Amino acid sequence: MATGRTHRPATRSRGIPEATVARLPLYLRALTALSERSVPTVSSEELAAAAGVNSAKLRKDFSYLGSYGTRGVGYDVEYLVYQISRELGLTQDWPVVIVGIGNLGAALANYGGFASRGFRVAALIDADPGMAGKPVAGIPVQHTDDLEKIIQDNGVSIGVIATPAGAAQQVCDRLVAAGVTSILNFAPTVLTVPDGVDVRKVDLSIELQILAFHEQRKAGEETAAGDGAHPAAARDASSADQGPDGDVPAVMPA
Amino acid sequence: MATGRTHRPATRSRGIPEATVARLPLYLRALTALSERSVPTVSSEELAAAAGVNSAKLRKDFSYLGSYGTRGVGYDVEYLVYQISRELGLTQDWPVVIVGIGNLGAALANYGGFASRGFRVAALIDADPGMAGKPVAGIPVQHTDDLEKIIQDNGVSIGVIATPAGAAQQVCDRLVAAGVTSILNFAPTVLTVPDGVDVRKVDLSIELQILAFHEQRKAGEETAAGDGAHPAAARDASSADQGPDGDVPAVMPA
DNA sequence: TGCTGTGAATCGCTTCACAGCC
DNA sequence: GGCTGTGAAGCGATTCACAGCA
Repeated sequence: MATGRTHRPATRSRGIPEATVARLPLYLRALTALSERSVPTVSSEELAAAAGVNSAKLRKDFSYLGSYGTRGVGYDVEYLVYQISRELGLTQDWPVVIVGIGNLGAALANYGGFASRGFRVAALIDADPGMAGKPVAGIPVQHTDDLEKIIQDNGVSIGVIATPAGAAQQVCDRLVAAGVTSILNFAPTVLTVPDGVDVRKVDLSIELQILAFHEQRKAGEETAAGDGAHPAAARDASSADQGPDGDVPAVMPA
Repeated sequence: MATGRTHRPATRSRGIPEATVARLPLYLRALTALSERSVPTVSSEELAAAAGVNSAKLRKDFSYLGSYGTRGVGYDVEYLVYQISRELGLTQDWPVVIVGIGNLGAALANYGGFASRGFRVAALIDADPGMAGKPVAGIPVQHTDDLEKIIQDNGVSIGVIATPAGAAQQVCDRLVAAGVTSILNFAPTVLTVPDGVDVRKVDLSIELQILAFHEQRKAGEETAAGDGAHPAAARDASSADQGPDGDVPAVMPA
């Protein structure tokens, strides 16, 4: 795509596999829950179940971080929480701006999962002058005109785009020009960014379409393989692959 | 996890690779945009750029669907839109329920990307009696008590969970018992479901944590490799791999 | 004995490179 | 000549299976 560049010659050195990085937040979440229940240690088997992956994968993942477990015993919960947090860079404070305060932007502003992980919503930005000053989640919305100043004054390096698709690229360009180097994009568009800027996207309609694909297939097999209609029974409780895990995540370091 | 089951022996037969399925919605989006601009044909190179992938991957993906292109020319836009829609099961109507009408649930209810792709929000469900009857996105919210009846009356097979983490598993169990076989989970929990039920998850805070990981690494390299601070320049416009394609996640503008 | 840590085998996806067709 | 379709090579991630240590 775009430039010919050998594509990712760097980022590989001395590194944790991208697939592993994508799972660390999952482990962290499970560990945090155990920590709150004051569980002191956990085995790879138990933790894997809580995180929804298999234990071999979990052990391999942890092996990239170092040897934090004790053979015959398991992992110390608190210690692991700390190590993973550090590895993910969550021991520091990350000021974040959210651009586009519609329904979704407001939902994100109100989302509790940020603060608890070191992310701080430094500002909310919207293009509608009518929104300016209105508080959302206790934070007054500011106008797009001040975007650059806001980014710089707050030392923001992570931006969240929750604007309509049409405005996304322009907002993205301004964020990047102002110094943002990581973008979480909720707008259904492919963003073009310079080297060195990471973009991750979240697109709900894509997830639904993937579900529809499998759903359709199920319906087909049902008629073909003559199986009863509604399951309802079959409590085999196999916590199936949860979403995009296996799916290679894909960020890109740039 | 859970049962030992050989883990997904099925789902594999006669199939399009999962990674390909996850990209089809991306191609569809790009093709729809071209269609709206009345572009009649497109080359793999052009379409790949619009979708944010490389052309070899795109051609390989399409090869799993069949041979829909013309050598020396490219792909017929309208025809491809149809073929991909059919493959994804979007030529039929998918009634969907959203459970948990907080900020996020409301944002999802208002999301326009559903209707345009064959998804129809059949009902909004919330546990708060105070919400009952209140219209959100023009649809009156119904109480959780009626969940089973709503699912059955509307023939719903896809459910979206946007409740707090604590309520998610219970809601999931009820959805599944009522006949739902595909679940899109926004709650930060691992859901356990019987065989035959698909779960995909979207967790915003996970995406942010992955960005933080790379952001932290950049900061480290900066000091180490003595590179200037803010980029701002370097317009190398390499539309890097956009997020969880192979992987995963998801959503919407608002 | 029990559970971690990890080489080796395997699997699936991506990329290459070019034959085949318009 | 140009662009698709695809075998084959390459590569990263997953899984296996067991050695190593508490």
